[in-house]
Amino acid sequence: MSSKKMPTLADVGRLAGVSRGTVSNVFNHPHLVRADVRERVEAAAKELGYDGPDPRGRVLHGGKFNAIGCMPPGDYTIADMFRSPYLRELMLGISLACDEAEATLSLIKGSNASRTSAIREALVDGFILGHSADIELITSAQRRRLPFVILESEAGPDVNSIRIDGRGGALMAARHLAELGHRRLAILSVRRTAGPPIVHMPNDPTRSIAEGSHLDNERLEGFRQGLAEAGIAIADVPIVETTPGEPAAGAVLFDRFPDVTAIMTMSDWQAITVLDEAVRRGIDIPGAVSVVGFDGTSEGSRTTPQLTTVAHDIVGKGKLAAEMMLAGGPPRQIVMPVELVVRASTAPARL
Amino acid sequence: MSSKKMPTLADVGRLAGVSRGTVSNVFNHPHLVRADVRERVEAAAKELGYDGPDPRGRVLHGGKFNAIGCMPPGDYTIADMFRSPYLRELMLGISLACDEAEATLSLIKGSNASRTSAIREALVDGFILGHSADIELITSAQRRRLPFVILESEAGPDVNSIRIDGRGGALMAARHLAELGHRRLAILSVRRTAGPPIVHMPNDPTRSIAEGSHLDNERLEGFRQGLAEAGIAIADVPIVETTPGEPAAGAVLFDRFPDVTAIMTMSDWQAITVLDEAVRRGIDIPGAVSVVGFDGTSEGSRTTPQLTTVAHDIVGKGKLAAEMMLAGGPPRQIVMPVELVVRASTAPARL
DNA sequence: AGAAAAACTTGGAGCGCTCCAAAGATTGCC
DNA sequence: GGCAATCTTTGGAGCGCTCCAAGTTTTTCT
Repeated sequence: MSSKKMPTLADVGRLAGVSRGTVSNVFNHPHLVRADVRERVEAAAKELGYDGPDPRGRVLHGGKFNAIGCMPPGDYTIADMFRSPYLRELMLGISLACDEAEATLSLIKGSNASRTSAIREALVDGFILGHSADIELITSAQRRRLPFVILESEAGPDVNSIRIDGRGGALMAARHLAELGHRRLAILSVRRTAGPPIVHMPNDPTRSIAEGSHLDNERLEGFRQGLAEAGIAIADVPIVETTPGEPAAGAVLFDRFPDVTAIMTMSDWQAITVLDEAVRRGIDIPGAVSVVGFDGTSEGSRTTPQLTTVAHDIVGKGKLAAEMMLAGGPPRQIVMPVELVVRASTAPARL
Repeated sequence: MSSKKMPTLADVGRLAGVSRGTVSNVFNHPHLVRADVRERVEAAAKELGYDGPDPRGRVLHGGKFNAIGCMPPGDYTIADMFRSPYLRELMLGISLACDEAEATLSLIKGSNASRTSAIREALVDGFILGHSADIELITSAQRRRLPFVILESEAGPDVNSIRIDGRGGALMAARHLAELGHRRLAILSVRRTAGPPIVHMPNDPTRSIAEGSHLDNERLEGFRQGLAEAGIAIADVPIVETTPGEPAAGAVLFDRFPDVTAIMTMSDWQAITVLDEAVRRGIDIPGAVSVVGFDGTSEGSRTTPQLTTVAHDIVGKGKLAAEMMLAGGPPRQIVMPVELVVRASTAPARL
């Protein structure tokens, strides 16, 4: 653990009596160095404890980083990438592509203030950006001229993007519940800023719920349409917004709206929270209340009861995103299909 | 998307009529540039589409990467870090520390051939290395003079390391089952190389099971001792080795050793696999067979039946590892306690 | 043996940036 | 107004490496 400076290519060259260039070749293109010279250089390197070219120099020269960067969306943290069922599966997909390409996966979260500067400074060859419609972020990524892919966000035709048909999915969920006879519903939406749950009472003329991200608005629109088909005005439906992992979501819903018979959510994570709270209170799901998730995470298939949800291939989406980014090529916009998976958390409405 | 070269500090300086140094200051130490000059420089930067210093140059100069590297152990992939219940919680702990320190988390997996060269080339300020006793890897990390922490591995006093008391945990598991009256047991161990399950028959004089990593051997030793206390020779106990996620583990056990009444495993992941197979076959757990996991992942508390397991604070371990790495300081070796959490997957032995 | 061909080495020219000592400009004060 | 003190700006010196054109040595062939 001496704090002596690390030896450099030049030091090794000096000891072995060859030039920097030759030492560099020994490590990077050994075939074009004569065997005896190569051995001499390797011996010198070993003697100095030189273990190969410093990556900083290599990278400065203009090389690739061989890494792809991932920034969690909105207020999510890096920890959430291992904690949120959705992000976890998404990351699994991305990492499958990384494993194949033998690329490093860098999880980056700038200081809240400046995600743009985090993008500017990241040592990666490209980005996958979560649902963060933030135009500034996109601009920043474009400035660096690095390839990137935007997930679940409005993005122009000059940008790679992948999203699911959120409106269609929400529509299916609402129709499903309407067909089961539910008339008193609640929506559990996502609060995109930190803070406690926000409750939007029905028939509150001042309520403004369209402040979420594109992602959320699109789903709300699907719910609205599905409800409208059944003759229900979304203005009559209570909407609660909670941050994604918020454990109190279920409590707020059951406390404030005890006569609701069905809850539509924006994510499986939220739906599972509701299920947990129902168990705690002895509320029968789906006997008393039906719950629909969103995303189709594998967690949702392991709950009791198993979750009815609007599913899509999250792993496949992540993998595709990483592959698109790694492949380069002209920008593409992809919309992935969703599917209503009816399992055991929904049932005909009680009276 | 023009392919024109990116502008540099010097280009901006030229346009603004100031030196490189001043432009650098505008971006890094704005307080020591006069306001009007700063504005001129910022205008020039905007005009050229210069978005701040290229990280490569910065880093070459000797700066930090502000990133910590994590390499999955053995044959695990980056994808496993999002897939294995154990690794996932470990990574969660590590990422909590990264979020706090606003550091990037780089998941690195060199080509199988050369994890050492991946270490050599990683753009990080330090490493957390999983249970990979690989002395070569440690040497390689030491060569780079970067701080690092080794998890679950034999490591000398000059290296940071954190491990759990695996022997003690295995001992508790074995005693627990012995107290429940189990006499016909099987061990589900970990195969550290790719490939199908390996079955070690009881009383096979040629069998050699001590080829695993230190981690595995230590646990086996605990099992051995616990069994010995109950008068059972480990040589009489079948041992099956499977790769961590191998779904066939349960099938092999139930097919080959139908009269076993208890199964001790090396991880919750494996134990859950066994539970799944039992459901598939209609085998009653714990009525017919008791199963003990290892690790104490949160998955284990959500299975049906809930898993009895040797638990430790995985998240805390990861967080501590990252903090140790980030803090620097003299090397420490930490052994974390384990605890037998008795839940519903173990019961008195049937006759 | 001698010339041409092949194999191998060399060292200069950056890559883009930060630091720093020193030069230059400005301000404050009597 | 003059001088010291303070504030700004400058440009050289690397950081460690890779590429490449040019030079040198070795091999091959007649």
